[in-house]
Amino acid sequence: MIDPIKKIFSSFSNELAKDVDANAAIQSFKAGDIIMRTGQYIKNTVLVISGKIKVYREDENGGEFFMYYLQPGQACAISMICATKNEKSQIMAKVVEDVELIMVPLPLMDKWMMQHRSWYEFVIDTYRSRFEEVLEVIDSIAFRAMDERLEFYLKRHADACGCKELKLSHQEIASELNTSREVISRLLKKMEQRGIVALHRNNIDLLK
Amino acid sequence: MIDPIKKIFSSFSNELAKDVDANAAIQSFKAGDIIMRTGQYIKNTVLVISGKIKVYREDENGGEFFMYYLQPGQACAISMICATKNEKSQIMAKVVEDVELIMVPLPLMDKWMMQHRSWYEFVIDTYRSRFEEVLEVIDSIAFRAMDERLEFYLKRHADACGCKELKLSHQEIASELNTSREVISRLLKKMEQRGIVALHRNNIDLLK
DNA sequence: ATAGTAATGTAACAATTGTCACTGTTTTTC
DNA sequence: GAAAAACAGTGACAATTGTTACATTACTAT
Repeated sequence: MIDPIKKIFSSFSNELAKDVDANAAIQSFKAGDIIMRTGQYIKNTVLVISGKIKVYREDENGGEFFMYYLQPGQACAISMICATKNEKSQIMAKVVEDVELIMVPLPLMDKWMMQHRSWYEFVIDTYRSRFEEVLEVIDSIAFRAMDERLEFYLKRHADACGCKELKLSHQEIASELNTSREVISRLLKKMEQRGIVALHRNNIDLLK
Repeated sequence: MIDPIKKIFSSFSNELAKDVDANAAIQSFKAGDIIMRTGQYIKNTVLVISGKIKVYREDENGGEFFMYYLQPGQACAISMICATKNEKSQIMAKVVEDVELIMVPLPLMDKWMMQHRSWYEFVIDTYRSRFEEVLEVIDSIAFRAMDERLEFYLKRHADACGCKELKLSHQEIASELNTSREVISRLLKKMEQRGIVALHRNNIDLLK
C-alpha cells in the first residue's frame, strides 16, 4: 500500500509513506465541488493524489481571482499553514477535475515535521514554490497590462494541463482575471491577428 | 544575554533564546542599505531586533512594488524558505530605518526546527502572517481601483509606523504602487477634498 | 427541424489611468 | 542670497479598460 503513495510523492521516505498510509483518510470529490471556502476553519492538510483543484481568491462581490492549480503530488500550502495554527482559510479551492485527496489531520502534520525529515522538506518546498507562484502573480498584476496578463494566464494554463488546447470560455477567463468578457474577446482577437492563438468555441489553441 | 532576545521574541523558549544568543551573529545596517536583492543567494534567515525593512518586488525596468515591512520581533519569511533550499531570492529588501539583525545560518534554521518547538511555531507563524499579507496585497490590486489601493496603502503605512503623519512624497507612493506621481497627486487631492487626509510637503496626515 | 440557450463579435461610449507640458513653491547647496 | 534641485498642482490629451447594447453563430434538447 506504500507503493502508490511513493509513486506520487516520490520524495517521501518509506517510513513516512507508511505513516501516511496508516493514518490518513482518503477522500474523493467531484468536479465543481468546493473543498475550501474563505472563512472556514481548516482541520486537515490536503495532499492531491489525482485530479485538479483550482485555488483562488474571492472578494465580497463574488469576484474570483485565479491564483494557482493543485495537481497530483502537490499539497495545499495554505491548508498546511492554517491547519497548524487552527486558523481560518483565506482562500477558495474548487475541484476542476474529480480528485482523490489524502487528508492529514492537524496533529499529524506537526508530529511528522519533527519525525520525518522528508516530510519537513516536502512542507518547506511546498511553501517555497507556492510563495514563488504567488509572487509571480503579483508581478503580473502589478507590472503588466491586461494584454500581457492574458498571455501569462494562458501560458500558465497550458503548463498546468500540459497541452496547448485550452478548454476555456471568454467568460471564464474574464472572471479569473477580474475583468469583463468583452475585454477578453477584444484582446483575444488581437492575439489571433498576431498569430499567437486560434479561436474556437470553448477552445483556444495556443500556437506559440 | 538572553533577556533582550526574549523581550523582542517573546514566544521563544529559554533554551531557544540561549541557542540564538550563542550561535547567531548580529549585524547592523544603515537606512538605504539593500540587504537582499532579486537573484541573490540567501544563506541566512534574518530576524529583526530593531529598525525597519521594506520588502518589495522589482521588475526588469526597475519598477518597485511594495509588499510589506519587517519590524522588530519579525522575521523574513522568504529568507527562511529560500535559505532552507539554498535558493535565490525573489525579492528586494531595503533598510528604511537603521536596523540590527540576527543572522541565523542556514543549518541552524533546520536544526532548530526539530529541536525547539517554539522555533517551529515561530517559523510557521511567520509564514502564515506573510502569506496572509501577500494575499491582501493581491486583493488590493486584483479587485480595487487605484483610489482604493492608495487608501489601503496609506493605512498599512500608518499601521506600520504607528502614527498618522506619513513622511512620504507623492513620487515615493507612486513608485510603490507602480503608477505615476501625477496620478497620486490627483487622487490625494480628491481625498483631501473628502476630508480623509491633509496634505503637506513630504507629509500626509491621515485624518480618519 | 426548430426553439432556446450559451458563446462570441463588435460598435459606441464612459471612466480610469498614463503621459506631457508647464507652473509655482519649498528646500538645499554652494 | 542666488541657483539648483526636489516637490507639488494642474490642464490637456492619449491609451487602456469597463459598460451597454445588440447581432451573429454554434450548440442542445425536444
